[in-house]
Amino acid sequence: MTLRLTNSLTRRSEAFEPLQAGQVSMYCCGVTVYDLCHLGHARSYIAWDVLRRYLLWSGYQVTFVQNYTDIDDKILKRAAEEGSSMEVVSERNIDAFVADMAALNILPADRMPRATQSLDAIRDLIGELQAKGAAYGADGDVYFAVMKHAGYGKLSGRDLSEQQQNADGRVSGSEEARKHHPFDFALWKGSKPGEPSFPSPWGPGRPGWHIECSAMVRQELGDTIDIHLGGADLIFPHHENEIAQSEAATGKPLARWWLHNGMVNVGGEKMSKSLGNFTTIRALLASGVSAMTLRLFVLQAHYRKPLDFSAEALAAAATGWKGLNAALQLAAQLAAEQGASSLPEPASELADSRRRFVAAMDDDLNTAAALAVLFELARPLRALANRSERGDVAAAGAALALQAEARLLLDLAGVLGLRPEGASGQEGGAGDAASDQDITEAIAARQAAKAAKNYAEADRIRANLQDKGIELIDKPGGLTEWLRS
RNA sequence: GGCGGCAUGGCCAAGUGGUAAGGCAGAGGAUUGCAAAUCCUUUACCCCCAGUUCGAAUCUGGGUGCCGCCUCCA
Repeated sequence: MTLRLTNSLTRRSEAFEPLQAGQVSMYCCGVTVYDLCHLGHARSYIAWDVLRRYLLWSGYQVTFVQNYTDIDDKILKRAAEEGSSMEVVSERNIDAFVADMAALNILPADRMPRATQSLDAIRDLIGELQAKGAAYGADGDVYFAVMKHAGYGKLSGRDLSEQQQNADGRVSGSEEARKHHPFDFALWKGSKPGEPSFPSPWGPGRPGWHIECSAMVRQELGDTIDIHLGGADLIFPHHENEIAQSEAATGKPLARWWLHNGMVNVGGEKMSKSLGNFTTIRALLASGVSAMTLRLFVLQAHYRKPLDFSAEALAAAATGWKGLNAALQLAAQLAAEQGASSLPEPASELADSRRRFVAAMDDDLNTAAALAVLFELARPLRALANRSERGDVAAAGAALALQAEARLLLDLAGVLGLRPEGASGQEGGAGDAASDQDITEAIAARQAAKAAKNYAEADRIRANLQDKGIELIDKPGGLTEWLRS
């Protein structure tokens, strides 16, 4: 098998091969911790989580580094607004980030460096760039000179000479006046009164946005890494600048593969903080959308394409997950019942499913096609659940036959980070909700009414419970299950 | 204006040369006192035009529409 990934650098799909056999180094641009993460972040990090899980599943040793940007204008602005400090805002949002990622079953990165804790590496890198003539100082700021770096624009397809004229109209303000070229960007920003600052050879100040990633990648993973990840909106200027800085300093390629995920759209427009059309991860989870529904929703589209977010699409994913989850739960049960030693050899049909799953994932992480394999594997399991529920005596034998299938389904689902979710995932919530005892009693009353063929009364009880958000499910044999909807 | 991407059934979405995965919704059936839930079955010729080819959703050219980036942004 050969994993092929679309490399933004070449705009082509290329067979993936790490620099060191069997070992993959990955860096993912993290969040600026001034606020909570929204669905757009979730989409991005779920996609890369799946890449990571797939590499691990394929036998690679993976080192995954993701940074926190904890020095930034927006963090300072937020701190000023709430009368706290940069540290308070950052800590709070880092905690929230960790919790949100865990809720979505995204594996934590191996290392998560912070800009504020990487200042030595940042200052060293800036010094190195200046010594090589790639950067220049101006009134306490330090800028990167894009014209001095051959190859600037190679990732985003920009042409400096052309852009020069294009940007002329925007060159204004004191910062712009200090730049030699409109695309030059700050490596170090001299501090303004009242702002937190850090000492440096160029005076007190703080690092620019792009330099921190270059410094952290180098410190944590070396001069050249295998895969660099991020949202498509980071291609320019962030990743372009990162490449320029790192490669000007080391003379080596920063990353061999650049992968970018498509945006989450709302009503055809990009979901973003500035447009205000975002939905936070925790708001979604709090509204009753399960974490796995969110994962399924995200993975049903290819990671590079835009993904439209709507209540309808999410509801469709929720229903889809419900079915897949039922199969996974049964699969977990079957897998637990039988010892692994007594496993029959996987049938050729299963080998084919596995092959198709791998082929889909190898094709630039085609998770939508991979999910189709999961749904197909799930179907016989769902049918089995239905049969045994109806007291089909042959179902027991069928369960044995489906054991290998169950294990395969669980295994492949795990690659996508999908795991069975318990029915108790829903919170009881509201205080006026009926107690379990009330419900049980009502169901008993309804059973009595049914036995007496008093269906009007039985239906009345059912409707009454439904008003309280309790759904009844009559099972064969006169049993009635219920769940809060 | 520059760079990049997308257009597949009612909706979401795979498929990049041989007569269209999967999910949701819909329809029919099983089950049910009736429902709900569940299971089974089932529904498309791929934005338009012109080419290449024995053959194209899939390649080429043109058109139309939409989106992203060019300022902070996953």
